[in-house]
Amino acid sequence: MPSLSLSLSLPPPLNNTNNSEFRRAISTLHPAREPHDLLKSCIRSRNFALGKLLHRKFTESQLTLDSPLLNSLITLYSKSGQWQQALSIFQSMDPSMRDLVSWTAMISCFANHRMHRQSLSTFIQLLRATDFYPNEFSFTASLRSCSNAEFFSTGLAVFGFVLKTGYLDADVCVGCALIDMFVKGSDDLGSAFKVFEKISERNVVTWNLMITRLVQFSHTGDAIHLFFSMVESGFGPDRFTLSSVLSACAELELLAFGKQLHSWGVKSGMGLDVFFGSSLVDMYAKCGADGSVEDARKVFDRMPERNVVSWTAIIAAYVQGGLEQEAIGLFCEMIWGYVVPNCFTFASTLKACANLPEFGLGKQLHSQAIKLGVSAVNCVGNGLVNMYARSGRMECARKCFDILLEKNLILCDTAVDWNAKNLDPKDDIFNLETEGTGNGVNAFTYGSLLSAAACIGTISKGEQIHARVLKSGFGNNLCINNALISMYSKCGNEAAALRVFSDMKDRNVISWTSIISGFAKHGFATKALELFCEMLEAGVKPNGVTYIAVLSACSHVGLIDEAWKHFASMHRDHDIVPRMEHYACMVDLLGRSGLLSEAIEFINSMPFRADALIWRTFLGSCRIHHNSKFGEQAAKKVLELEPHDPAAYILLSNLYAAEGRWDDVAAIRKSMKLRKLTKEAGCSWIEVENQVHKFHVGDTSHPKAQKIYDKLDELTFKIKNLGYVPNTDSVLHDVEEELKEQFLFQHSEKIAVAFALISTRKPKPIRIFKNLRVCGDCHTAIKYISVVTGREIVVRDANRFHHIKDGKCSCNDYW
DNA sequence: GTAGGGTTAG
Repeated sequence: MPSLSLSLSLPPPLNNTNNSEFRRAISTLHPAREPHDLLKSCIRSRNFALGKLLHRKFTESQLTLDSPLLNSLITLYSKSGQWQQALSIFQSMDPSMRDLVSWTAMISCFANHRMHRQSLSTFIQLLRATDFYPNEFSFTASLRSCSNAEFFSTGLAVFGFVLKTGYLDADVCVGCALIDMFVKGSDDLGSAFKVFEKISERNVVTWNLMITRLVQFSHTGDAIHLFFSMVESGFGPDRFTLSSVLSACAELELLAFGKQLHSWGVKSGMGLDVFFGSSLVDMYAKCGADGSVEDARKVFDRMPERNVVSWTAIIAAYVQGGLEQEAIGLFCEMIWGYVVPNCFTFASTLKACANLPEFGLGKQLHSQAIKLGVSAVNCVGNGLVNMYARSGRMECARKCFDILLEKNLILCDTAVDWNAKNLDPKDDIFNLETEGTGNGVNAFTYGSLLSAAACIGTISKGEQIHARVLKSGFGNNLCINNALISMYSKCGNEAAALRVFSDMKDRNVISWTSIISGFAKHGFATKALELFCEMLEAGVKPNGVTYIAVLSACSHVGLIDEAWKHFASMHRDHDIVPRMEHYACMVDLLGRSGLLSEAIEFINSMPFRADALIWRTFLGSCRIHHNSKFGEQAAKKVLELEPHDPAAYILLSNLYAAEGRWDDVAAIRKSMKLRKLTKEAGCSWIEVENQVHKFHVGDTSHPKAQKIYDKLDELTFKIKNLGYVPNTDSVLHDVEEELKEQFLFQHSEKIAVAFALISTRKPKPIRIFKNLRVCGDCHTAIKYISVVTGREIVVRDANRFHHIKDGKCSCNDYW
C-alpha cells in the first residue's frame, strides 16, 4: 500500500509574489486618469490592495473627496471585507454629502457581511430621510438581507413596497432578489416561481437563478423542465446554466442527458471552465454506470485550470467508487500542488479513511483540519465522529462531537452506535441541537435529526422535530418530507407516514420509495404494491432502490409469482440492471418459502459471483427450515468471503443447536473465541414518556425490575392457560427443558413488553425495538400477550416490523 | 458611484 505512507503534512509556503504583481499593476495605470476612474478600475478588477493604496494617496495629497469618490471608497472596503472602514467613511461624511448611492452602498455593505439587522435598519433610516426615495439598487440590497428566516417578514413588507412602486417590472435584479428572499427566507419555491413568472423582462441570469435554486432545493426534475423552457424561449445556456443543470443530472443519474450537456458546452466553446468541469466530474461520478469514475477522471485530467472544488469532486468520485487509496493519493497530490483543502474535501477524504483499516491517516487528517481551523465545522466534524466511531474510538468521537459548532448534525450510524452502547438520557443528542443559536439550521439539519430519530426509533423526538419543521417554514420541503415518511415508518407509525406522504405537494422517486418500503417492512405487502402501481401511473420512474422495496414487500409475505413478475420487469421495462441486493431479495423469498434447491439454482445462475450477503441470506433460510446440509455449505461460503463475520458463525451454531448437535455448537463457539469474534448482545428498548428504557437479556438493573418480573410471571401463567407452549428450540444451551424455559423468559423483548404493560395504558400501541431479529418464541409469546392484554404491540427488529394484534402478526409468521 | 446567477459533502 504505497500511498498510505504518503505524508499529509502541508507543503512549504509559496514565495510572496504580491509585490511584483503590485508594481506591474500600478505601472499599467495611466497617470493622467481621474482618481475616480482609477479607484473604479481597482474595484472592478478586485485589486483591493491598490485601491487602498490610492485611498492613502488621496488622504496624503489632501485632495477634497467628493461624494462619488467617497461612495466608491465605501464600496472598496465593503468588497474587500472591511465593513468597519466602510462604515467609518460613511459616518465621517457630512449628512449633506450622503446621497442615495452612499446609503445604498452602506446597506449593501452590511448585507455583504451578513449583518442583516444593520443593513435593514440603514434601509429604514433611508426611508425616513425625506430627501430620498429608494431605487432599484436600494431594494435589491435590502432584499438580500431579508433572505433568511429571521427577516423574512420584513422582506414581505419590502415586497409590498416593490409591487406598489412598480420596481418588479422595471428591474430584473429586484426580481432576482425577491426570488432568493422566498427561497432562502422561507423555503417557498412556489412563491419564488410566481415572482419569476411575473418578471416581464427575463434574462439569462434570471433563468439561471431560478434553475439553480430548484436544483439546490432538490426540485431537480422541475429544474430540468425549466431548463427546457429556457431553451425554448430562445435563451442560450451559459456556463452557469450548464453547471447547475449538470448537478441536477448527477442527482437524477441522467447520464445520457449529462453527456449531451457536455458536448453542448464543448461545442459552444466554453472549454472546461473550472465550474463546468467540476460539475462534469461530479456528474460522471454520480451517474452510477460502469466505468464512470474513469470518465470523471478523463474530464478532470483535461481541465486546464483546477481549484479546490474540482479536486474535491474527483476525490469524492473515487471515494464513492470504493477506491479509497486512490482518493487519498489525490488528496496528497492536491496539497502538494498548493491547493488548500476545504470542508468538503475533508468530508470526502475522511470518509475514505473511515473505510480503511489503517488508522494513522485519519489522525493526520484530523490534525490538518485543526490547523486549517475547520475541525469544528459540521461536515468535517461529522466525518471525524464517524471515522473514530467506526474504529471503536468512542471517546475521540465524543470529543470531536463536543466541539462541533452547531451540534445538530449527527450521522445516523453513529447515533445508533451511541444508542447501543449508552442510552443515558443525559447524553441526549437531540437536546444538544438547541444549544446553538439556531443559525444554520437548514433542511439538511432536519433531515439528519429525523434520520437519527428514525434509527433509534424515538417517535416522540421525531414528532417534536416534525413540529419544529412546520414552525420554521420547512413544511413543503421535499427532502424533509421524505425524511419524515421514513422516520414515521421506522418508528412504527405507518399511518402517520402515509399522512405526510398524502399531504405532500411534490413527490419524487424517493418519496414513493420511502412510503413503499415503509409498508413493505411493516408486512403490508398489498398496500406497498398498490402504491407501486400508483407510482407508475403517476409517471414516476422507479429506481433500483424502489425495486428493493417492491421485492422485499413480496419477500416478507411470500408472494413468489408477484416477485418474479417485478424482477423480470425492472430490466425489461425500466432499464434497471438488478444488483446484488435484488438477487438477495429473490434468494430470501425462495429460501423462506422453503424452496432451498431453487434458491441454490438461482444463486448459481446469477451473472456475477454471489457475495457474502447472498449466502448469509440463504443461510438464514436454511436455519428456518432446519436444513443443515445446505446451511453448512452456505456458512462456508460466507466465511470464505468474510472470515471475520460473526453472523455466519452464529447462524450456523443456531442451526446446530436446533438439531441438538451440541458438540458442533461448542466447536463453533471455540473457533469464534480463537478469532476474538463476539456476538452482538441482544437488547430491546422502548420509549415511555420521552425516555428510552433499554433492556438486555436477564436484565435486573431497571429500578422497576421487581415489578417487571412479577408481571412476566403473571403473563406466563395467563398465556400458558391459553395454550402457549414455550419453544425451546431457540435456546442455545445444552440444558434441561425447565431451565431453557427460564432462559426464554429472560429475553429482552419479553422484559420490554412487561415493562410497557406496567407503564402505559390502552389504547396506546406498545412499540418495542430490538437490535437483532426477534426470536421465534418471543414472537409467539407476544401474540398470546396481545390477546390476554388486548394491547396492540409493534415490534421493530433488525429486519422488519411486526404489528401484533388479537393474536395475529402482520408478518403472518413469515419472516 | 450603488444590485443579481455556478461547482464539491452530509
